Amino acid sequence: MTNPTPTAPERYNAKDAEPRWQAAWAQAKIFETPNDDSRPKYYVLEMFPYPSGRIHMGHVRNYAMGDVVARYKRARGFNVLHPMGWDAFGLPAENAAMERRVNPRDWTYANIATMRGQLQSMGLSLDWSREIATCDPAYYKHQQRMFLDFLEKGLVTRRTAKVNWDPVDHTVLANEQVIDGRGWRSGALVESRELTQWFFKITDFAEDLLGALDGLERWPEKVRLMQKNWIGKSEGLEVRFALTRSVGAHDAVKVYTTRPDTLFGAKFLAIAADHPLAAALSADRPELQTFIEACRRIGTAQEAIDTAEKLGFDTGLTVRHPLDPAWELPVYVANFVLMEYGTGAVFGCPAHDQRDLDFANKYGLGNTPVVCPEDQDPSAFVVTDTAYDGDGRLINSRFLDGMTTGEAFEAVANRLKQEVLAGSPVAARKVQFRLRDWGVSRQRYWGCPIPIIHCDACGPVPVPVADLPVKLPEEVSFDQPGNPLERDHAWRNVPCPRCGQAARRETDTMDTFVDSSWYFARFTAPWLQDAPTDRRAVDHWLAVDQYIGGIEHAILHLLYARFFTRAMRETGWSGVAEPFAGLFTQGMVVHETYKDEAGAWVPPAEIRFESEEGTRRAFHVKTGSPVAIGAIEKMSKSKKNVVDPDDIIASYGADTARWFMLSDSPPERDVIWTEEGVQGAARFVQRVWRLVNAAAQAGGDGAADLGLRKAAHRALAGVGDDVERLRFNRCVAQVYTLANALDDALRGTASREAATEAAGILVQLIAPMMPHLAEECWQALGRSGLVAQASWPQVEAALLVEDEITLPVQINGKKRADVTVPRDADAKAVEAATLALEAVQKVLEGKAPRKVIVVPGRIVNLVV
RNA sequence: GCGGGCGUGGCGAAACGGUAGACGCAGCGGACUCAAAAUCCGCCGUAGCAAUACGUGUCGGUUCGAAUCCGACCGCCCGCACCA
Repeated sequence: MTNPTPTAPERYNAKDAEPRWQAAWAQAKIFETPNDDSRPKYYVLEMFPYPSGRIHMGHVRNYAMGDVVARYKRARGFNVLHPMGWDAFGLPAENAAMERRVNPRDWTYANIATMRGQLQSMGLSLDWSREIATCDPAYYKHQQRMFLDFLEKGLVTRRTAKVNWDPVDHTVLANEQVIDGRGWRSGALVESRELTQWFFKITDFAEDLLGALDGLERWPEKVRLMQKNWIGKSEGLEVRFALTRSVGAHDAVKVYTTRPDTLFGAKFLAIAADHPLAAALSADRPELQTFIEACRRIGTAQEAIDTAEKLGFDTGLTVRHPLDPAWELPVYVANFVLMEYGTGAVFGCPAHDQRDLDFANKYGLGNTPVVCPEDQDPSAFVVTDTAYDGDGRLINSRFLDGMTTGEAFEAVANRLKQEVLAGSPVAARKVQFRLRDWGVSRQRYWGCPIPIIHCDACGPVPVPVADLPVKLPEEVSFDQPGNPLERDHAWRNVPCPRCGQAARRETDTMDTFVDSSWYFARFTAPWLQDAPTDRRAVDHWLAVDQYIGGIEHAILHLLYARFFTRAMRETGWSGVAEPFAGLFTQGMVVHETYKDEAGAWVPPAEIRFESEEGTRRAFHVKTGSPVAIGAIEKMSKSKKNVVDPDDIIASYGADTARWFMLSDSPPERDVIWTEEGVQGAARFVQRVWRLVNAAAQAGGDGAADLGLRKAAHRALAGVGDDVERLRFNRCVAQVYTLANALDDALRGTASREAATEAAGILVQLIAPMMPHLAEECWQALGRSGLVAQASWPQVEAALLVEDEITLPVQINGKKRADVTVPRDADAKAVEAATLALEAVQKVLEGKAPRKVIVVPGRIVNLVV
């Protein structure tokens, strides 16, 4: 008996169903997470958005992934924390204020309202009761409190420093925010300025931040490596070179080197233009002053650095070689020496450092090779244009000759440790980091005010905790460039909290990366009014089990957050060091670009396609004129290759958008948004709906049941495994496979019992990805309650194993036949069955194979 | 320059060292329809009527067996970049 052709069910109507189920979830409050719950905790977090105006497809992809994990873990019996908030301070609000004469706060909150609505239309299983916005005084109040705590603990300092100045945004940028010499947001060439700034002492944690990377096993190797390189640890020696005549208070120059083994190859000493000794020398030497100015002008602009010639100024000074007082070396001021790294001075070893070689060749200083590669003849080894910076054996180096570079390093370090110059050892071992302290002062209005009052008598004085928050003034005007806080005298002029005299508020606000450095901790108890965190809550929920976001934060946000969490531990606000136990960096959403005949970008919505002889051609919808199909690139307003999530949700529904975002590419790779792909996803939504309804009416004799049940449980096991590993594209493929199996079974002989069981599993498998459709199907199957609250089905292990297995048979590594044997057949039995095969006998021609390899459950290979 | 990653059909991609191309998209042929959409059936790496041969950037190696491991090269992508 076969199943009757099912009466066609109505089409699934996402527009009707999605808001209905969103309301049902909200009403049941099933995504609101209690802190006191006996179930094991699971904290899944996606990087919170900046409220720029509207969500984009990148958000859809990011939040769809997080939602799959959240819903899956909930079904698996975890108490899941899945919150959402707004990274709400930042420059675009001020730019909008300037362009449109709106208040940054009003602009930001209007955007939040819009974007909250958009996220809600996606059907995300978020706990909206924990929503936070970083621009809310109820949030930044605690950030100010922690700033003061950090200050007291010595984790914050104020000092003048050469900083990166963004001339377009009129603000300072941290090193991490300068990309290719340009501001990360404005794209302007960054200038160098000397300013007094507040710094977080991230370098205090350099060793710990580096060492702990090894423990972050569920982070991408790539991100760990990037952070490792950014922290940039090196181990070397700090060596003092005695000046042959003192200059003011200077009687020696301190040099940092990782290659003390090459010390006998030294030809000169070079100091940075900003080195105090250079300043002392330049006092009565105008030509040196001119040279120093020229070095500063090259400054930090990257293009200049790339092409800049090595330039030096011979000071006429000399220093004594630390291993031979009779040996004198000239001292140069050189444009390639950085004041910010090491001691701001280097010894030049031209033979083994390319920069030193370029410099020495230019100024005729010569070179003496002191390290010979193992495969070269020491007596013939010379260096001309290319320095040798590898390992080898020491030559031309007196007592070091014949040693390896490693041995020579140790020998020099030990010798110089014993030598004394002006009462202290000539050299000491020194660990040096590339990482600099985090400058957090920003000369902007729309940020968290730094809670400090400057008093002429008392200096910078912390605002008393009882006076927090230091709120931003409500009324601001942006009719002049610069920071409006500086012009707001009513806000700015306050009495000193210590002496009561007239004083002024700090007008700099904090870098917005501070705001995002602890929001994940705030989510654990966002209702607290008197403290940033509740220790029980924060220690319970942290670390975040799965954090998902873009790779662009590999260094900036992810390093700052790791620092901040450590600083919070130092000040008692957290008991953990690492904020994110598992990290996943998802790829971008990319799209084809289109240009009309005039060379203007055309948005996808205005394109119509035609297929001619297999080639796809694009035309403008309105004008009908041809449009050139360009490169596939990240969706961006400038290239107009943007698809608005609202439009997609309106025409296809959120489930279709989510399904497509998860289906095509591996999640860490870029996904290409295509109209065909979305339509494919939409077709599958309808197909699931038809299948489930057909299953509910099935009435076959059950001949197909076993196969169907096996397919269902295979998919169940596979999808579970793939969600755990965030391989969403494979989850999708497994669901398709099950849908195909259910389709086949329904066509013939599946019983209603087996069909509805398989359909039920199908529905639960899609529920994390297409939650609204799943609810509608769940109801159609007559199941009670919400699928969002249903437990993940149990895999019946017996259904995953076959009684008989078919193994491929290879002869000399080429597949020639198949052999079917019982599942538990031993190697001998498999061999016998294989040799009995007709195809095998034909090849063997009566001879015995030279070797038989049986890999149980896998393959048989005969060597003849 | 330094560090890392990736090269598989027309496309997105699968593949514990074990049958390369699962699954989807596009395409082609057919059914249903007056027609279209939707849906359904079939085909779909290359060559060949077929048996079969050849195929995972190129060349070599290890192995009974390599997309996968090793070496060299080519190409693309990402990060850092005068860090001593």
